[in-house]
Amino acid sequence: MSDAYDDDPLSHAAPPAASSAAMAAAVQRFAYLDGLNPTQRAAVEALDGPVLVLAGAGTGKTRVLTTRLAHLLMTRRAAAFQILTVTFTNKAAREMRERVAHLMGIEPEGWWLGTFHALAARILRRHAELVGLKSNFTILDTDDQVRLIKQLLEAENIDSKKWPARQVLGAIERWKDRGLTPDRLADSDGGDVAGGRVVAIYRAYQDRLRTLNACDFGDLLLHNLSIFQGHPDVLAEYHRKFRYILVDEYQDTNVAQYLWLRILSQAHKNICCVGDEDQSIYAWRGAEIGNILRFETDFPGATIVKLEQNYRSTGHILAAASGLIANNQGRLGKTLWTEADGGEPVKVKAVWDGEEEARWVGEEIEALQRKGTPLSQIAVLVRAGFQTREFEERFITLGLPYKVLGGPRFYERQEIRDAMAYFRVVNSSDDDLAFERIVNLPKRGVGPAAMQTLYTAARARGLSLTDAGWLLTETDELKPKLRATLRGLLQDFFRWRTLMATVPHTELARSILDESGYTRMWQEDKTPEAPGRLENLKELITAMAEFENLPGFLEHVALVMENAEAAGIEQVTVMTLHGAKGLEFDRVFLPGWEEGVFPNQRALDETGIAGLEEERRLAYVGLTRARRRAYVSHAANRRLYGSWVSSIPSRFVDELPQDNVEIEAANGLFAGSGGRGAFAGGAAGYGTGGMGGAMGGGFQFRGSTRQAPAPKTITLDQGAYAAAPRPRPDAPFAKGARVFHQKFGYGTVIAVAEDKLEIEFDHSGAKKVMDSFVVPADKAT
DNA sequence: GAACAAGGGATTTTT
DNA sequence: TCCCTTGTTC
Repeated sequence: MSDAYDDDPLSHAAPPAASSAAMAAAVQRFAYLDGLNPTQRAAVEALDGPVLVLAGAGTGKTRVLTTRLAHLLMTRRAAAFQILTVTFTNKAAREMRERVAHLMGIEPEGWWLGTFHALAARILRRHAELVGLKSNFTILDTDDQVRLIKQLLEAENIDSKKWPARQVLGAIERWKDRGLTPDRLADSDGGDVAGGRVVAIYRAYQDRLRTLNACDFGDLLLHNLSIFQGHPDVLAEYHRKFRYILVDEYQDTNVAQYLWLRILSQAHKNICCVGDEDQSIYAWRGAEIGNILRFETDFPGATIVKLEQNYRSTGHILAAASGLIANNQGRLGKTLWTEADGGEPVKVKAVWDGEEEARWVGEEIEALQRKGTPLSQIAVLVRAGFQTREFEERFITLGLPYKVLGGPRFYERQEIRDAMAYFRVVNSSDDDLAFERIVNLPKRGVGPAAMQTLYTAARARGLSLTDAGWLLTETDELKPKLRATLRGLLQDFFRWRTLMATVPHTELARSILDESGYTRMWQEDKTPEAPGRLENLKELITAMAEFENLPGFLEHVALVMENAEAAGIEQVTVMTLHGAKGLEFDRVFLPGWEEGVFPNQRALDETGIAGLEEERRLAYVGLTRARRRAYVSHAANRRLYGSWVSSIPSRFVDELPQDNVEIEAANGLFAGSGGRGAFAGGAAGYGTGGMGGAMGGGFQFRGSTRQAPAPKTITLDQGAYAAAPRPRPDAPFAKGARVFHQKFGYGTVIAVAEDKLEIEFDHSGAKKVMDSFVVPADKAT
């Protein structure tokens, strides 16, 4: 075969279609097509030209993708190495690999299946010199990026308080997402970020990356683009090679990724993108929902297939989710339907505060558990990470097994990054960022002053820190003792580097960590975390064994960075809505549906309508995770950043069609649907200015302009109110004191029993109330 | 260079 | 409220 990549080490395998008898049989019958519904089948069989598969939640998207891949191979339209298959996550790539292998009975070898970044890295390694890099370039992690930006900000004398490195980096990354390299920007495009000098910082950042022989994630794509654009011969090779392109989660692509796909698909135009505009939830990370909305314009003559039959959820769940998402404008529009029963309506629960919410969720889960629902089929999906805490606390109290997904990942841990930095310096002596991370770790006496000397020497001569270090061991710029330390360290690195060729990499890694004193540093550390860190280091070495060599491992870590999943354990899953995309559970709890929390106030402030629509899509994603029932809850009061805030139910609660919800309000509380507001009228009780919050140690509500329905009498033993907010007035109320209650207004204390008061309210008579629910009358607003 | 105080900020995070 | 970064002091 005269394929451009016959030399591709991964392409040597004979085209798989020739090699298996099982497959030959499958080709004859195309048995794998049998179980598809007509639209799925259409999506699979539309092999030529641009195709957009709009795959609603739970409509068998992955099945279509994998079957389509198998079909391409089985019909011999293309060999595995002629198909480019792009996913966003490594997990998705792995799943697809496994499922196709399963369908076909063998693992197709040599195919290009992976994440955008992994594939782009693979291409870039081959042509690195075309963009001024060496093929062993380093891929920076976020830590490195931030440190680098920080240095540049300091060099430019930009106040890092006013312009945090993270924010500056964010601006640069958004540009990269949009394919904007510094030469395409005017200085004024940066607005006032970093004192109006972001573009200069961006330019300096790119320069630094090149001298460091490094690139960040965005660069992987951008360098690909500039190679394709600047070297038609190279592009032509890939055009010849990739006859078919498949893309998963197309709604999440950014502009750079779109350009990359467009340029690669130019020749054959056989590009099939699968996605769902209603599940686009990463605009804040540069995803461009416009890519999917504009597909027909971008790829003229495109076939559009809509997958609308849902195999996951009940009718009520689908109707609720559909009703909600119908409020969005920016849609292509799909109507999900199901053959399944209506099932149970979405339960909407109004509670007093966050604590009660957690308690309620706990009770519901225990009830489900008693009825035989496995805990692994239950999830609590929150908008933001901090919301997991109250559930954790509650579940611990109940002894309910749970796991919080999405914490810090293995490869993001400090000790792992340190160890990786050692390996990186060994792998590439140009890697200054890694070098500076560990040069003084463990403490070697190479402090800021010594580093300054090193930087100066390096910059003056255009050398890496390693080379500059060697130079300084020859001069007397450093004190003799330091000079010896530095020489020793550099010699170690040199030695390790030499050993790379001969010693197995796991063994080498162990020696590096031991001989550098890094292991000892943690052994001598007395903090409680130290043993765990040592464990992690061991695990790191174990993980390395699966790779051929050190560079291979480094690449994996840079691109994959993922946690192994603890599978099959009977526990409730607690995670963010973002983390839940692509997953499904029988029962899904969606707490915190309050204005300000969800939709998140900041999203609204920063991106207005677009932000609101993305929040709504997030709600849609949440609901459609549920197979059998979804449970939405909102609290009237929530403790946010230490102060109490009263809030009104999320507009999303109101947007759920009444026919598909079942409202359950705690006594005296007002549930969202069918009317607005629990306590506060009008003003959203969160975020932007003007918040009352806690006052005088008591519990402060905002005045309400609209009355909630007539409250039922509240008695002390009523469950709904046992969730009394914690902060208590400093001094107990005395008999005769004038007080104000959020709902009952002004009144006079007529009896006191510890924290329980009996109050004669001016307008609503005598009631028993917890003292934390009232404030002194003169403190009321 | 370590230990501590003070201040500011606090969504979401596939790679 | 709480955590992380920064600055101060010995």
